[in-house]
Amino acid sequence: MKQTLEFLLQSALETLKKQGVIDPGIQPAIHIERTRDASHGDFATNLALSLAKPAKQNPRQLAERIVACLPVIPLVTRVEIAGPGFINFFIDPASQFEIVRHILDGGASFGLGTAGAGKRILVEFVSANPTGPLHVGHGRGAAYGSAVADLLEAVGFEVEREYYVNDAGRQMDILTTSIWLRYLEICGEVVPFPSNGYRGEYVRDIASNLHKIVGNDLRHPVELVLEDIPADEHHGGDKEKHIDALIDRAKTLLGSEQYELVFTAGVDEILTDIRDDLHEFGISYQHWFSERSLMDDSSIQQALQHLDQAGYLYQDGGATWFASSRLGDEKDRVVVRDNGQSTYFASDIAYHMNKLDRGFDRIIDIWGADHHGYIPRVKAAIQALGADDAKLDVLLVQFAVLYRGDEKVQMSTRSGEFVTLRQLRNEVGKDACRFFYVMRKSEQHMDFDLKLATAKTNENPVYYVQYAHARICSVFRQLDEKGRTRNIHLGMEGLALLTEDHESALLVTLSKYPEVLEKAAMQYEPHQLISYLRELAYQFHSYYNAHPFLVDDDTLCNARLNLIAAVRQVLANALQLLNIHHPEAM
RNA sequence: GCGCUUGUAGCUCAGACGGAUAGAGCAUCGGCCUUCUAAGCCGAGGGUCGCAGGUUCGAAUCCUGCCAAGCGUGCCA
Repeated sequence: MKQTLEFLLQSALETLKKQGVIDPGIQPAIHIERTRDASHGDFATNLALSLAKPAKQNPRQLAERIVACLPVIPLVTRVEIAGPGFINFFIDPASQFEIVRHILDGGASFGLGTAGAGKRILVEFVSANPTGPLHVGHGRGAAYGSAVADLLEAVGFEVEREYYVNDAGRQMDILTTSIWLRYLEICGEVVPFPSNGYRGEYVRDIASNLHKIVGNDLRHPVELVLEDIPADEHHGGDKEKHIDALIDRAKTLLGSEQYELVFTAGVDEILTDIRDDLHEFGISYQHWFSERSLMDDSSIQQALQHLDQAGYLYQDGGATWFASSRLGDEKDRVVVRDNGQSTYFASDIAYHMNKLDRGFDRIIDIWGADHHGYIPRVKAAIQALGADDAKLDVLLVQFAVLYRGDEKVQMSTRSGEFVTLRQLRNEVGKDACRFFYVMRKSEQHMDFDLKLATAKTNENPVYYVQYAHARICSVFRQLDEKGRTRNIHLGMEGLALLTEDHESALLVTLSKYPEVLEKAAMQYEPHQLISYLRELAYQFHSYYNAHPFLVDDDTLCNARLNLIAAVRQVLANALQLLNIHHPEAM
């Protein structure tokens, strides 16, 4: 419909250019919007207003000239000029009924688009460090990321979902050491636990499982473990120095093979847990990309070599620096520390080079908003590697701030005191989780009151939408119980009888679905789809209360049944897309 | 200090490449179940769009300054 109108306007512009009314060099973007108020017709454009200045003409007069040149087609019954120069289009109401047929013919594929044109797109999301179970903050990234990926797929992109596993670096060493210390406890050693270690219960579980397999093989007397270790924070020392020394001690006492054993026990168990967790949340990845693999296959060296050849690396203070400030970053960044170890950033450069090498048309990274300062340096790296940094879109997700009633819930993976995604799912259910998480714009700060979310009250908007679907199913069950049969064909013939206000409104809303889907996908904003669902559900509930469907007039009855069947189909399609159930009964 | 993000109804939030009278849910108040599920519907109240300027036919939206909140500002990841 919009395309048709755009075509008409384009054609009018051409005519005006030929007539010399408008300078042929002017190429205005044509914006067509749905009107908010029915008195303004069905669609409107501000073309005359935006064209007024470059064409040096009065907007209303210009609008009149445009309208005069518009080709006449039966679909458009009336064109009006309103306000300062809006052009309003009135569409033949008969054409609105067609949407019901489209939807019922299209079924589960109704609404799917082609805007992605088969382009390949990589969506990396969650990518939480494998140092503990996912918490509710990760949950938002998970829900948002998978919704974005699913939306993009729905509009024709070829999507790959990826989880970047940070299985290298200091945090992993802290985890490994924490496990080992808990293991020593199980062996009977009395070990003071470092304040900077991972204190979660899951660390004990991993240690316990490890002990079952290796027995006391990894045991060392605590005196030896703690010998000459600098004091921990609560003994007046530095917690970082303390834990680093413990890590070194673990590596020395265990040797690389045994240390690796503890490390693997930890990563494997935690990753398995994360994988299961996400799977139960309805998310599955095509790739789990290991940071370690970048070290093992010398990808990092290669990436750094590229940067070096491009002239972006230099030495200073024993470290190797990437001159990212030359490419828009605030300052230069270290890629190889003076101790010879490459930084996390170096891994990320190699990782993004790998992403680019895989030939995606577009790359999406979804990060926690606390990483926003990281964007310029990654973009700089992409440029330095000779690629187009516009290929990368970094989407930020604000962590949800948890409340229990009025009390803010403090969270930290290290302290082990946090609400896990699994707990949240168990308490409020997958559907409500999903719905709540993507209901809000991703970069918006979000207050998540556990008390409210875990209270299974009717305030929950997900029920409202699901209920609309269940209600429609119920109507069809009633039809059966009354011994009547549905005649789809008769209903199609009777669509013109759907002239009530509620019906017209529903027809318009239904026809918007593909547009909404496309916009939500292209703007990476699943919350737009949620808003749409709420609107559609509202219009249905309102219709339900205003008019009976199972009326005596068979034609009208079947026309209405076709309409609500179309509503049900769109509700189901959108909910399915968001990985939320569409129950037949509630 | 500097940078990024945010500030819209009592609460939680939509609306932002400038567009017509700024919307929704919750909460509050008043109605609607002998009739397809009341997890619903109908109606009412509720706003200096953080503040102050500027740009123009028109600003919640763009620009400048200020105020407030969150985050960032590591040879951590």
